[in-house]
Amino acid sequence: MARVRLIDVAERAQVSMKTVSNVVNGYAHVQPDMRARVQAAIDELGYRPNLTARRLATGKTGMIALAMPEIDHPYFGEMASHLADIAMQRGYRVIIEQTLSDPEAEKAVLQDREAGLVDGVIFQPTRMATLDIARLHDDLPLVLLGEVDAPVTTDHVMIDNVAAARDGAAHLLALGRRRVAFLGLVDGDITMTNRRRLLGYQEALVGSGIRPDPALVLTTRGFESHDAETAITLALEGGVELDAILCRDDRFAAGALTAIRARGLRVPDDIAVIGWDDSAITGYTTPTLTSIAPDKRQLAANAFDLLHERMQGHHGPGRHVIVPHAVAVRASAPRA
Amino acid sequence: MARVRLIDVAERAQVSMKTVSNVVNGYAHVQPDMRARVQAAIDELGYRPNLTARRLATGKTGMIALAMPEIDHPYFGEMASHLADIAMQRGYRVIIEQTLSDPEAEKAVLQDREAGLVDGVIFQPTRMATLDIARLHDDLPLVLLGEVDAPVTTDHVMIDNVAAARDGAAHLLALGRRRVAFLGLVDGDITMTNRRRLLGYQEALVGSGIRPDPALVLTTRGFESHDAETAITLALEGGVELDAILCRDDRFAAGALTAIRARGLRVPDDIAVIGWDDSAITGYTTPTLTSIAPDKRQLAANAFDLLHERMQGHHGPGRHVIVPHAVAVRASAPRA
DNA sequence: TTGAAAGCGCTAACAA
DNA sequence: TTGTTAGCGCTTTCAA
Repeated sequence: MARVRLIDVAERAQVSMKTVSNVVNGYAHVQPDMRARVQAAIDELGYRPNLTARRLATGKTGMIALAMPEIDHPYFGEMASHLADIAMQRGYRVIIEQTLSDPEAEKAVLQDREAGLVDGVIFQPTRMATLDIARLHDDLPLVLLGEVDAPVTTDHVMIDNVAAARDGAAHLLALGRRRVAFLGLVDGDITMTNRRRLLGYQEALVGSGIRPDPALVLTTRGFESHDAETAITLALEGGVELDAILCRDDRFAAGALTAIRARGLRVPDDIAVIGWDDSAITGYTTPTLTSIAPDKRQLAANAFDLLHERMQGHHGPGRHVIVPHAVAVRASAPRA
Repeated sequence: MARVRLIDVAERAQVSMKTVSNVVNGYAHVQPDMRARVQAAIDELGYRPNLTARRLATGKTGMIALAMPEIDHPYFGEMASHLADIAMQRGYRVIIEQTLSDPEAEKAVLQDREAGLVDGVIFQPTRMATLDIARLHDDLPLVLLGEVDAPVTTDHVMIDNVAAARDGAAHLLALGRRRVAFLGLVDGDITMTNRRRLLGYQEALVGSGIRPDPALVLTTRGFESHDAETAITLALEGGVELDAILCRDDRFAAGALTAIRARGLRVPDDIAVIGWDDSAITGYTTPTLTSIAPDKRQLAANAFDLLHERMQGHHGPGRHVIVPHAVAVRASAPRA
């Protein structure tokens, strides 16, 4: 069952390849009867264009890469889902790249385009530094996700992490909490994102006339839920007094809930908890989790739009787009 | 900055394209000095092969599609993660297709290959019937995931759902439970998977001398966590007596936990709960969730292997591979 | 072992 | 409006 080619259709319809191509690509100026004849041949033969050949001829692959630390994470899963959806509607396919936060993998991502694999890349870096990105970036259409310290030349979509953290902390303060902890720093992880969230957290405290207490800035050993659990357990056992926790993501918040309950304390009565990402996790915990909610759909849509413009040949300095966020209020930190 | 092509390297190294190609592809019989000369030219010019051109020439894309209902689901996310990992190691890229359980989208999946997009497809169907799959299947290398009523001609990887459900129910019975509910049927959803799980559930009951009570086979309105919550709430309010629940997935189990707690009952003391998938959700709930654990890594590895053989030209009848499962015991249904 | 040249299937100038 | 033809960059016979 040899594949049907464009030229086979042309022969069958007694026309040139060009005409068939015009019909296939929906070119406007084709005589109706001609079009009908070609279409008939296409249908009879069951012709489907070979995308690889088209790509080689046009230089466009019709694919974009989505590179992120782990696809198996509620936040990234949601982002991937939105992006796959949006890209598909616009006629693009998405290939996934899981970097697992490995610096080598992150570098490899930026070289895919060179290999002619994809037309552009949407990338959430965790390990790569600004300079490396700028160096490897070249003329590859690229949009960065998340609050990285992005090169000025690169497009970039994020939420306002300072404001979001401020809003989260303010929500806790509005509940009358005065010993608000920030659970977000991971040993050896000094990302821009965290620095900005910490800043927002502090701003909120100061704004309420509270002096930030370094003992309330909690550090974990790793990125897993149980690392957060351990951190909270240690803090509680260590006599750190706290009545609220703002967490770097929902997984951490879930871990915090577990630790708090293990101490026989109640959420939110004794300690209110806010997560981050507004992922599906918020519905699985007890109590349900109040969470900082980035507008993920917007994030994905804006990232795609920026990338699309670049792929269309847009040049110019990097654009930085801020997407709205909200505090999704649930039981772990109810409305005041 | 025009791209460096094979021919540029050839000129630079004063050899033919063939020789450069041999070096690039690691062909054995190349004189060492020749190889060195070519390699030098490659490095100097920073040559990278154009994958699209290679594909057109070889007819292989080096990509596989992974098609599943939703990438944003803990189980599928994990599967995607494993598969991306395995495929990458074997030199393949994965493109994701989200069908959202839409019949049209499922059909489209099987036609990607025709378009020369991918060399093969790993597909977890939910809507498509055996016959449709067989019809569209053609000679497309295809491996099915999950216990579908697969065409005999198609490869297929799954766990033994009858045995897994039996094991889950048996675990609950071993805890002394006698009113074990099955929360798995969704209105209008009559998948093979569920039928087989229901069968295993009944076998376990009968094996313990218990007569299955139809009132304990619970139906939900949809696939979300809150649908499960509603179902359990209704059952409890309706006076259905139960002391254990076997759920179709962890999300349902999470919903069940919520409903049980809302009634003021305790897990596992009053009602033990078992989920399915052994996803990350199991760690976020209170109490943590005992769950049927398919060997997801094996599932992915076997699926890839079967697909790889097909892509290498293997023909022959469909192979059905059973992958091990276990009961991952946690607090919601502890060991007896 | 290496070279020359013919495709792979399509698009896009350029002609007609 | 439609036809002709030269690429796109690589692999792969077939010769040398």
